Amino acid sequence: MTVARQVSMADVARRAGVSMATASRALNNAAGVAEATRTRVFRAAEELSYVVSPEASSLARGATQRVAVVVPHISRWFFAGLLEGLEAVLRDAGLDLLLYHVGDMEDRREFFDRLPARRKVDAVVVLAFPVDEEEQRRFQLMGVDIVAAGGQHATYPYVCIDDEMAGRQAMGHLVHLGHERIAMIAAVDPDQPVSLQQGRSSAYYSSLHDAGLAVDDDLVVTVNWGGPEGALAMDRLLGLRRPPTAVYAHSDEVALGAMRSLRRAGLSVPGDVSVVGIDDHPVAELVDLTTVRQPVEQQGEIAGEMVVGLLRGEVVQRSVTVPTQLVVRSTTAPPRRAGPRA
Amino acid sequence: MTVARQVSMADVARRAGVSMATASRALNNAAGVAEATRTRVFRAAEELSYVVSPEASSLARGATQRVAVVVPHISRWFFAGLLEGLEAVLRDAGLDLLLYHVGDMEDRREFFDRLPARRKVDAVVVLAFPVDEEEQRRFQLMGVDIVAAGGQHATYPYVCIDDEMAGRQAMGHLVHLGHERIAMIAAVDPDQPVSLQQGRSSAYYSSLHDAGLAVDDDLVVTVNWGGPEGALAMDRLLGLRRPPTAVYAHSDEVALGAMRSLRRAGLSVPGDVSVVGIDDHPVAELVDLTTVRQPVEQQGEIAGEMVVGLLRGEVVQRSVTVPTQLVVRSTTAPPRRAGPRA
DNA sequence: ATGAAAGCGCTAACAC
DNA sequence: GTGTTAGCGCTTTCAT
Repeated sequence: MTVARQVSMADVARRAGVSMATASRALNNAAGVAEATRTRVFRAAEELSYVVSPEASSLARGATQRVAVVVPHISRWFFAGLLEGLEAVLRDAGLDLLLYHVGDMEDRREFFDRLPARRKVDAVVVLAFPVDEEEQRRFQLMGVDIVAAGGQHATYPYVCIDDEMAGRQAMGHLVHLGHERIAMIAAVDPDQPVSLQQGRSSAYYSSLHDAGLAVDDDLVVTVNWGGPEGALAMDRLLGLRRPPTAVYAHSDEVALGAMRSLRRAGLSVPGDVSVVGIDDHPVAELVDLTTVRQPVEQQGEIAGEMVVGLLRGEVVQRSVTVPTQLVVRSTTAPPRRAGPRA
Repeated sequence: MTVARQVSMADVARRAGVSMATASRALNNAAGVAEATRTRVFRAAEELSYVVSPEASSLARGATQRVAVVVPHISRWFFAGLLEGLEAVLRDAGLDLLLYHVGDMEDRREFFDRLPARRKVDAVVVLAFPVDEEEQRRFQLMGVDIVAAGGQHATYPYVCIDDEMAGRQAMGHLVHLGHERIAMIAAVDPDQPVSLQQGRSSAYYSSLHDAGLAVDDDLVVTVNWGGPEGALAMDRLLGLRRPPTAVYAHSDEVALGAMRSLRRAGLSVPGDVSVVGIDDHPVAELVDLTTVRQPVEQQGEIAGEMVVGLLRGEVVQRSVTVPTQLVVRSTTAPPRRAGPRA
């Protein structure tokens, strides 16, 4: 077995008996090539298993046909889902996807400092993290299109859900069941600005307000994102003199952690306390968790379409918000002592 | 705000008062440049915020500094974890990562058909899927280095766990607890060849054999990979005249599904039946699932190191197997009617 | 130690 | 419809 020699377009042109220019035009399906010629060129290319050199092509053309994707977490379900949707549409559009993981603040500083994607891509999509002003200035240096997914953005086109709405769907469900002592476990990502969970938080307060329920500060605990952290938060809530009858968690992972604490404390869900999350993580279905579903892959796809549109020079929507939906399963029920309100 | 003009090496050379050749040598830290000159060039580059054009550089040099990663699933925890580990070491080595999702067989055919990575990368790493002979031939054509992660491979260097060993750790635990009617829920990935779960399956039979336990074909059910499928399998097992007292699931996700069926059937875990999985998926910790841990990110990292080594022309290990470890939590206990053996 | 010049493989004017 | 000819921005002999 031996490695095939790199076949160049010159070889193809020669074999097809045309000039390189014609070969190039034919291969690129450009106008102005006789059908017969085109066929001949394609056959020649086929026979030689010719593949363009993307480097040479990019160099000559000035576009890379690549897009960078910047993510704060790769293996967290939400981000992986966005990535999956994004990859699919980029691939269909013939664009390659360069992955950059920017985990903690240091990674992040370095990324914007060195701008490793510079000159390597035609566009970049940032997944679910806010880009501050200074960082925007750096991006500017790259001179490429930018789109954001999984969160709102003031400067770039973006796709996201309405977090406040999602939160209200979750809270509304709890309120509707008759709960009056509802706790919130708010989750923040230690390496990202706080803004992310703002919508989900304010939904708590506005829902309570709308229902005429008082806010009890003891009932809201803020932790870092993650299941184990959710468990810790629940432990704290369980230590209260008057524990909640329901808890609204900012995410399913957090909710799952809370459920573990409940289970370990010998409490039943939803008998003793109801739990609702947000996301509809695949696991939610397996633990029968009531939650609010957000379409994750779809958000990735839409972001992908935005990128593709931008690169084609089209005008794209400045933002699209995809709908969320309450999914009632078995972790929520009316509180013990009070029936559902009238 | 305006986009910076693309600065070329010619600009740098001019500003430093040297020829392009020297500028190139200096910037690449090549030998044969006076220290003073080098400094001058670097400063010029700095002042102009010069960044090489990777296209031009690759074209001239013949290497892309990019590696392709081919994955069958992006958002499944295992793959995302591998990806995360891989990305980290590639990034440290200054290599860019091109992501290709090859989901079903059709994607796959198309991938190998079009060989999108051809001429675009210096190496490719295939995550957890077997590459058949024809596909190997195509890879060969690309003339790039290849490494596999998350599964054994006959042809390429690879990193993986010992699936049989992992299975035996799980089964051994059940046997040790005194279980005699142990079921297995085997999971296959519909779009991947069967080989993947062979180790985990044969562990079942060999463990049973070693323990002097008889095989009851009714106790093994094979389903597609996934939580809901695991639930279905459990339903079937529950319908048996003599249901199992323990179940060994090929993965945590499947185990989780099984637990749902158990819960819905009003059975308690581990009171009525014990459940053990494999993987130590992050969720396992949250549901207190007993399982066998495999280091996922680490496998990705090792694969990354293999790639880097290969590209440096070093000789790399043909394979590395990372250890797995039983993690006992709360879904396993001795069977009801029999105490732990002697 | 440095410079001149020839490519790397392709695309895009511009002629014909 | 097809061919000629410049580059695209860099690396690398080969001279000097």
